[in-house]
Amino acid sequence: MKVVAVENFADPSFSADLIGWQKVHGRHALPWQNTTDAYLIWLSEIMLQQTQVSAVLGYYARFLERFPTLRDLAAAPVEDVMAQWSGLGYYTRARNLHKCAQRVVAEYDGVFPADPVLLAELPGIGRSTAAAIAAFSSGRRAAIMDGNVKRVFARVFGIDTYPGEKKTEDAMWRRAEALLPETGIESYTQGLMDMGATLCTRSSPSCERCPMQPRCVAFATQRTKDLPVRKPKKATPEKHTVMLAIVDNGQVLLEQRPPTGIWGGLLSLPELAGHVAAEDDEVADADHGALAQAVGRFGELESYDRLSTVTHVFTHYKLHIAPYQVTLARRQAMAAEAGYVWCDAAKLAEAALPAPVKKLLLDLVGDRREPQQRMF
DNA sequence: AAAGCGGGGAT
DNA sequence: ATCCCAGCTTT
Repeated sequence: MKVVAVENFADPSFSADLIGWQKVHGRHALPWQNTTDAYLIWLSEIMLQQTQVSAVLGYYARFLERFPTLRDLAAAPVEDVMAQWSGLGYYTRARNLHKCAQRVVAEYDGVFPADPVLLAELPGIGRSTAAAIAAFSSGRRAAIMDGNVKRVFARVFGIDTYPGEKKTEDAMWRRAEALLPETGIESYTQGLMDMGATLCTRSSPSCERCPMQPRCVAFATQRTKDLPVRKPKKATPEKHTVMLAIVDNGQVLLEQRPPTGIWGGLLSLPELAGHVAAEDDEVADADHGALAQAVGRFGELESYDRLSTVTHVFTHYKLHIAPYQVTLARRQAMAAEAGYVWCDAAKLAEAALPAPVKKLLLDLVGDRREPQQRMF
């Protein structure tokens, strides 16, 4: 006989404590509270997606002046809606808002459905927003799950897996369903939002005022700073290249880079094409033949010397540069428009070079500028 | 400058 | 059904 472990997320004291706190310390006078008008609630919930209360207040009032009812909104040209939204950001919200208004008029005779499942089928309304609208407008028991709730849950219950991971998020949804109160869904839902926004903030939460403190795993173990766990940063890819510092007669050969892409429009060193590099921060030695061939168009190879690898960190990857100092027996004449230029070593410091390349070259030839006057 | 964010769209 | 993005804010 197979025995399955059953998660037991239910805990009536959780909602009781939260509702008790909300009634005393929560927010009760926001413009979209103290109403069951789904239009007013829906509008606020859409505006509040990814946007703070303080930013929403002015827009909310002006929007309702221009579109007092759902039918006004549905009948308006979308340009008027966009104009009212202008400055709030995330403009697909406004387009969806308009679409949604038209669908509610067409499909529900202008009355939002009470069922969160039906609400979530409308444009711009997902599972969490649907639950909030249903709870506030119809008293329906439905769970919300936004960034605030995830943070509160992660801390109170000590959830130490990444909430962006599907397994973790699914478990949080199940927990949210299990914790719903039998009565008082409005205060409970508002309390969850208010706690996350005013107490259980991302940085420096106010644990001393928190009704969940006695049951909070993060507080007990002093991990509020570490929960919820941050997005695991993926290892930055590593790239390798061989650069040729061809030095001849006190000059270094520089190559004009293409206008777009990495180091767009800057000068840099010629690179050894098609060189596949070795592992990690080491670049395999370039073979003599490949070097001689690459250098051939600039002159006759006399000698070369492998310099130590330079690693440069970009936002999106690490670049390991294996530089070779190359000397020529004879310089080849080049067309001026070829995209190459011989630069006097003394002028390298002023050249439009990427920082790591400039440093590499200055280390190589020595900074030949006049020394700056020392202040001390 | 990197992470966070609800929903939508793509796969 | 699942992954990833667009667009903007916060840390």
